[in-house]
Amino acid sequence: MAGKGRTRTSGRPTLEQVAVEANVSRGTASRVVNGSLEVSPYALKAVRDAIRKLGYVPNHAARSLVTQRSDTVLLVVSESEDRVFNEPFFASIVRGISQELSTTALQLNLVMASTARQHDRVEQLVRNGHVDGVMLISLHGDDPLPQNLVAAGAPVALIGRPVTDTGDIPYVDADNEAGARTATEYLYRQGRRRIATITGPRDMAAGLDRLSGYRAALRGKRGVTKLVAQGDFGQASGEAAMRELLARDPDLDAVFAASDPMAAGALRALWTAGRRVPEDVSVIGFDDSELARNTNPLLTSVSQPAQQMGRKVAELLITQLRDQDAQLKPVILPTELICRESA
Amino acid sequence: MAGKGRTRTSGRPTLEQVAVEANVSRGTASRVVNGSLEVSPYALKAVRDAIRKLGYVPNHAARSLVTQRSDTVLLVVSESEDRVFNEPFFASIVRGISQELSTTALQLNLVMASTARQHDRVEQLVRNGHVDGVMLISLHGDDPLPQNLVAAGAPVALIGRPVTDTGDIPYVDADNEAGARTATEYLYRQGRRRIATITGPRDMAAGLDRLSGYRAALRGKRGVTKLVAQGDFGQASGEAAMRELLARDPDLDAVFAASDPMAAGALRALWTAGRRVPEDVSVIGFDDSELARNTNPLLTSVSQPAQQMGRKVAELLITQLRDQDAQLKPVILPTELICRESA
DNA sequence: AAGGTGGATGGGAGCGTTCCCAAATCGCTG
DNA sequence: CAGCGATTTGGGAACGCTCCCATCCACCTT
Repeated sequence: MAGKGRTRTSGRPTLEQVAVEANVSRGTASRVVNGSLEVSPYALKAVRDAIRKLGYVPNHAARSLVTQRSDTVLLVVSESEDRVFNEPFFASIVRGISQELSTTALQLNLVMASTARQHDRVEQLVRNGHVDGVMLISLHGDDPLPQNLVAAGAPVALIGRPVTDTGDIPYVDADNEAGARTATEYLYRQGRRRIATITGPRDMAAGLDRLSGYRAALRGKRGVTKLVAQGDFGQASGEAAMRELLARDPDLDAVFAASDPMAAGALRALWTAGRRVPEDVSVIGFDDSELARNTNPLLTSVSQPAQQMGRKVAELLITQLRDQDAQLKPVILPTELICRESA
Repeated sequence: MAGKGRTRTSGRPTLEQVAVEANVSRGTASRVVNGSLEVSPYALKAVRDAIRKLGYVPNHAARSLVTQRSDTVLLVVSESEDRVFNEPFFASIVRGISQELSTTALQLNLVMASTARQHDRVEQLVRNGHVDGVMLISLHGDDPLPQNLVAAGAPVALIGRPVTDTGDIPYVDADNEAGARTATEYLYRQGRRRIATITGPRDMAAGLDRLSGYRAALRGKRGVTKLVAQGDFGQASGEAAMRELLARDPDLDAVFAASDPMAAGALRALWTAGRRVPEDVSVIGFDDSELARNTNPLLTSVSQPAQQMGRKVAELLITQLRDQDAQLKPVILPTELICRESA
């Protein structure tokens, strides 16, 4: 475990050296570094010059030892459900978080945690003060982790509305319901009257919300045939669901799929069944993923503002970090229907 | 910046308390924690019991203050080129890294760094000892960052062969050349004789290597018509390139595209031009991305072992961390041709 | 029985900060 | 010109750990 060549005197300048250079005391130098106001303009300048000259940067470990803060936040990815969080989504979320964090001195730590053992590790990280706050993405159903973390005293922010009630834990999510409603209404306004939907898993908020958006859009509309088939967000399930729908109603003329992969699967099943898209059947997906830009025909899809979601979740966390008992409300971001060729 | 309720006496047990509980000295307790052998079995047990009883966990900050190590490694994503690193790829890399890291006490820090300013920040992170080593993914052409980091004294490992020579910096990459060769040979063995390729950007190793793999496969083969069109890994460029190829040789019967999005673009252009895939024209992509599983027809593609690449790059870094001047060679991992419907 | 040997142990020093209290300095006011 | 409050400063203490050296003790050798 021990490195061999241990250098006690690392080349890095210390606050003490800055103080000497600036002809002030360590205390004053510290005050300048931390932006305290009670420093004379003269000392302020002297210290600043010394810092620049020496290239001083605070030692994180030393600071954290005394402040009991780590200035690090954690992003936990429960990978068990990563199939939901496709491609650009994950990367964009991370990008958004990074962006927001770069306005602060906070560092971003990343862990993948699917197993219970890994969840314990996360809890330890928090209890041991290795991280000041936690963001969680792609939570599994009724995962107790967020609650536990809160109990351990850490600020927590979620990406994606949790299915079970988590009390006061703030989260950000796209407006799944409105997105689904808009998509479905779009189909209706195109004159489609036999509109089916392929849903996501029943134990995920995104799946449920998109289904209720579909229902809301068609509620009270006369002369509309509704059809619901169950999927799991994956392409295979979309293809199967589409076949089933076609069997149940050969004349259906539109499908709203709760995910792009399922929409791609549906596209495939429709093609196999000899249906033309969008002439015979309109198809709309959800996520506006890379996939949507590569199907044939190109997929019309509901876009989620992933990067902004990343920024917001970081913001939620930072706010809590600054004010322990800030009361935060969930942030729901608007979606947008991106019209391409399939509807 | 200051938190309000500063608790000097955090509830967390210290090594001192463990020592008291175990009736030994702080030194002995430390030896046990760090796995030193010079501890009597009796003391060993006592300390271990005390640790368990108190739930002791070493304070990272304190340790790193004295050891001058941070026990943290950094993953830098130069997002400027993230279009190359699609979806499952990035996530799988991270997963692989996490996996490998979980066998050690190392933490994973993540930063997105595209701008020069962000690159400077990364350098600072290293110089200030915030991180012990760095992994870089999706490097831009002749980015000097890796060299600078090495100069700053940090172990570095790369994902993806850098275009310009970086001296002794180890990297992991998929065997792009062999993958392209295999794909092209597969087309040849199917009886195709007018085989085109759509290349990636000329300033990226992956693009160049895949092109030379294509060339190698066809070298010396009689009666084969070769056609090369330039792309940039993106779907639009693939579609355009395919149209161009079709114009240059209406009779071509196979295409190897250096990326899946370009293959998807090609598929689209072929469909528009009334060609059937794979009957008239065979198409093979590269990456075996999510996309390949969702096109119509399903895309035959060369798969990269992304997760294993993640593990390997972490391993390269860890080895260097343990032995400052370990001489490491690049790790080239095999690719695999995944046959689906398009060829 | 004295001396030697080596493994196990105790505890001081120091890592680079922040925090806090006491001291110094300054400028007014009466 | 003494006195006083406000502002600024200095430096000790502490954060929790690892490293290292001195000490101790048990056991062996001659």
